[in-house]
Amino acid sequence: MSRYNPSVVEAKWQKYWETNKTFAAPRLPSDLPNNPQGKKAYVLDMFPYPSAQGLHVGHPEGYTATDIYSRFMRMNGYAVMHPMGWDSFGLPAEQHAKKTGVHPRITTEKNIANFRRQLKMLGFSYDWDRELATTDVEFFKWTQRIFLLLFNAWYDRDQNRARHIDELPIPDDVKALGDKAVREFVDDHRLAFQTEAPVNWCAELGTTLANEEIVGGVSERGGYPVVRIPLRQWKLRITEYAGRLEDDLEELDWPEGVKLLQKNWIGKSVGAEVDFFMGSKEDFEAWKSSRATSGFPRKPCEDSLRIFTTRPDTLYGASYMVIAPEHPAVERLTTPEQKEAVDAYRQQAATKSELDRTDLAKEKTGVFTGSYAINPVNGVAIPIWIADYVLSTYGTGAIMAVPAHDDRDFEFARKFDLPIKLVVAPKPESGISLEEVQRLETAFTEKGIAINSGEYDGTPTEEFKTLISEKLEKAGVGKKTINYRLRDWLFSRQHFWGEPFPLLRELDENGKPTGVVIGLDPSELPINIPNELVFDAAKHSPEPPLEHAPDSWLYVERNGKKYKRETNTMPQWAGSCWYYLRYLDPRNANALVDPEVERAWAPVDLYVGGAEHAVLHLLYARFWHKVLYDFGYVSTKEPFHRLVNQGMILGEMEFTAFQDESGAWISAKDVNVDKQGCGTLKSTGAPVKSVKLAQKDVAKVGDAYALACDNSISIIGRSDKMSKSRGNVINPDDVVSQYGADSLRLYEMFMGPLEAVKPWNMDGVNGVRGFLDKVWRMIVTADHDSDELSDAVQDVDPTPEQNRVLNKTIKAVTSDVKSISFNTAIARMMEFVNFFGRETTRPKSAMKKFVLLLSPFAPHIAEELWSKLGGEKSLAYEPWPTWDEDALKESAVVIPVQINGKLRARVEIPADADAATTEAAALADPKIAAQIEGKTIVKKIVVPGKTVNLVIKG
RNA sequence: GGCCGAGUGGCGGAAUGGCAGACGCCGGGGAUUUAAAAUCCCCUGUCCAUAACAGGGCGUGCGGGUUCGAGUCCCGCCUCGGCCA
Repeated sequence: MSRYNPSVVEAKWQKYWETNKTFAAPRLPSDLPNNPQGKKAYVLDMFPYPSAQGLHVGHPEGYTATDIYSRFMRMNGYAVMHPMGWDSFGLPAEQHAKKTGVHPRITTEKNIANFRRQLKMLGFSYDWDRELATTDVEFFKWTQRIFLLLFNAWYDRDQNRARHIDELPIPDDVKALGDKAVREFVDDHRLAFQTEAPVNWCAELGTTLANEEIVGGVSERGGYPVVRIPLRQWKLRITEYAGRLEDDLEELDWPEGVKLLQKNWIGKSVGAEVDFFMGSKEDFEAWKSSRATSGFPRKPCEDSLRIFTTRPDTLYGASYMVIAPEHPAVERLTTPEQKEAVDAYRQQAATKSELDRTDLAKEKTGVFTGSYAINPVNGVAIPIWIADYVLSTYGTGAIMAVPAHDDRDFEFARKFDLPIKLVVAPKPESGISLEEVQRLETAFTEKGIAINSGEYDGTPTEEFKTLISEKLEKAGVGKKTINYRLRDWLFSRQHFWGEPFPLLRELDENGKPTGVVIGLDPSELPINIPNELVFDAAKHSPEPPLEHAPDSWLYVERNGKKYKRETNTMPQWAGSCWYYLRYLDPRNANALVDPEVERAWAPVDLYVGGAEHAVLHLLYARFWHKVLYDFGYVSTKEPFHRLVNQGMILGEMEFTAFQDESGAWISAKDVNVDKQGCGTLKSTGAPVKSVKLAQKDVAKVGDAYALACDNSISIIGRSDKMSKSRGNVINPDDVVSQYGADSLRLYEMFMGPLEAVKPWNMDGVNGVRGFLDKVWRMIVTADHDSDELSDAVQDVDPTPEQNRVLNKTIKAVTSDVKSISFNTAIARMMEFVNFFGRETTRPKSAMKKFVLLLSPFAPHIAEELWSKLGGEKSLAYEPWPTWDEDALKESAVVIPVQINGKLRARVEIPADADAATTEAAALADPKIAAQIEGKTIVKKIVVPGKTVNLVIKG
């Protein structure tokens, strides 16, 4: 087999690695031979959801990148942790179960087997002994354990860390109210707590939906109606960690864009909570004086309405108030005359998604409650409205409306003809005149100077905010508050294919929940999903499917009391929040991870995955990590030190032209194309036929594409996301069988920068396969029947030029791999092969070093060539080649000579020439001499070894 | 609407403020071959110019600016993509 045959070579080395456990990571980094100081690299991929479709070409992109880095680090003497596993809870398996009755575990395991086969086929250097799946009972036993930790924790804001719930101080006034009050107080402080939260219930689909699964008020799938209904749910108090989650971003080596995204998501805003008294003017003074002595209550009282504002400086401009339709005070506030209108409005609001409600462009809606509240700063009573542009989940679910200085309030006030009072004037230096603002054509939302604000007139916005917050606090009617856009994390799902909560709900003698919830003892874990569940597609209520679990699972008796298990399950995020820790110690039965092991390997040094996880997964995992940190389970503040997002791989470039019914060509600019790729004529709306064109039938005219035969007909040329419906999906199995795994790996890395979005091009795969063929021929004889080294490969010293090329390549590839610039590293190796392929003698030592450089990228062919060059075992732990800086030096360099910044000549000078020599050489060049003839040289810029620029005049 | 990112040949892309287009694909020409595949060699931004050699102009989305010198830095704009609203 003289020709390079990937199917033979790749199978051979995959088997070798597996049998020899070549890539098994040691328990501790220092267990690796010759690594006493315990140098380590934890290189992690975001683990995949094992879908029924199998791997797509986007998966191996990130996986190849981490594999190259892992192999590189191993060769540099580092102990490398490079594991893989499965994020295997997920809705598709559950839906499949409903349709077919097959238990999701069976489907899931089948899918995992297929993913594993595909990944092994690509030759990644994972330590497969550490493989795990979030659906493994032994894994989610620890997920449940971490939930218990959250359940049994509260956040101490003074110490700024989570503590055990037993250490929660109970205020005397709570104690005085008895056991039930104490219990409620405690439950109210747990990091995992129960609440009524709205879910998006779709009766037709028999399931609750995530916000992004709803488009325009109906389900994305099927277009069925969706209503928001309140349901008892579990939430995690991630908001307590908002400050730390924001602050600790600073120390991370993450793309700035991702950090910013997280920051915006956390959305810190500083403002104030203010109570507006809801009662008669006569009682207002009494209320005020009682507040002045009692202070600002921890929880809002019934006699007042608590709002949050980021602009307490505009309090004097509040002309009405708005509460969210779901606000608990709605019933209380609505007067009998308004009840009908309010009820109708609330019902209507329930069908709208948050997106529809908060969109600025949407027409504002609302209804008056009939009640008034009194502004604490000036005693003015203002009407309370209900409107869906206020969300119950942000702030206190109620606002004071200052239409003069807020866009949404302004629109609302205009629509319902509510007063607009100006209380901020633009600063003189802003360039905006007061008159302009007074015209009240739009809201003035910038900072400025207070007007119409009593004693505060003339105070700048920032100063005013501080002053008024302090004053409100002193008066017991308000408080400076930091609010976050981030909300507490809705942590329960109404699915059966998820981790059951390790909780029991106490029942009374009638079998009704008493409200008492207790956590299981860790020794009782894991709580498995019942095997004998009936999967029923028809579901008529949003209740969790586990409600229909067998009684033997559902009911528990303990100390003579009856309990029912919690039937919600955890979301898919749960397992991915901590899986990176379990890889370090995957079979530990006594701890989620051995502390010694954790200290030695943590944190993850390089984490690679899709940008779609830039916010949620990474934020949730950081949150759990910080909880674990507070309780001493992990030693680092942050889980993932360096993060890289790989860009999406799009389908092949496609050219689409359009024809009408008669077959006449229509310009693409006259056609509207919808998401599915169907076109209609812009003028008449008549459907048009789209035709795929070959590249040779296309011409580029200016920036656009057109028919080659008629340039006046524009066409569309673009790459789209790969999708089944477009039929442009590339299957890695096909690529591997046609070109080999090394070619697939190499191509995906050669396409462009890892982070970039790039279109697939099968010709490109063929191109890198050509490179590997060339590599093979550079080392192995071209003789068809022989398996020997090429005659050109000899045990000789390299010539100075060969040595220079070799060292240059080593240097470039090394620095490119470190900076994850794999595309240019491959280009440098191609140059090496182009050069050495032409050499009639190719020193064996140079060939060996080259094979080592290639090995992280194309490990199978590299191993094979290594053994042909005399290697006796895998090259995986061979030392990475080093370069000799002296060998890189060239005796002469060619530098450009410019006149007035334009390139006019090139001159050859000694590499170490000084400025004077360089200048002399430039001036001596005949072309330069001719150009400066009779002119004055005004200025000479000489950069030795780089360039000469002569500025001339006349 | 806000924020982030990106615009460089026919295509993917390369370029610490110093020779724009490395490397690869596509395309063209040649060698080899009975022929083809494979392989090897050469050309390949664009316009002007030339019998040819040589030569010259223009050129990194658009308009300005900084600089001896800008794809790269600054200001304004356009288009595309992503995220959020």
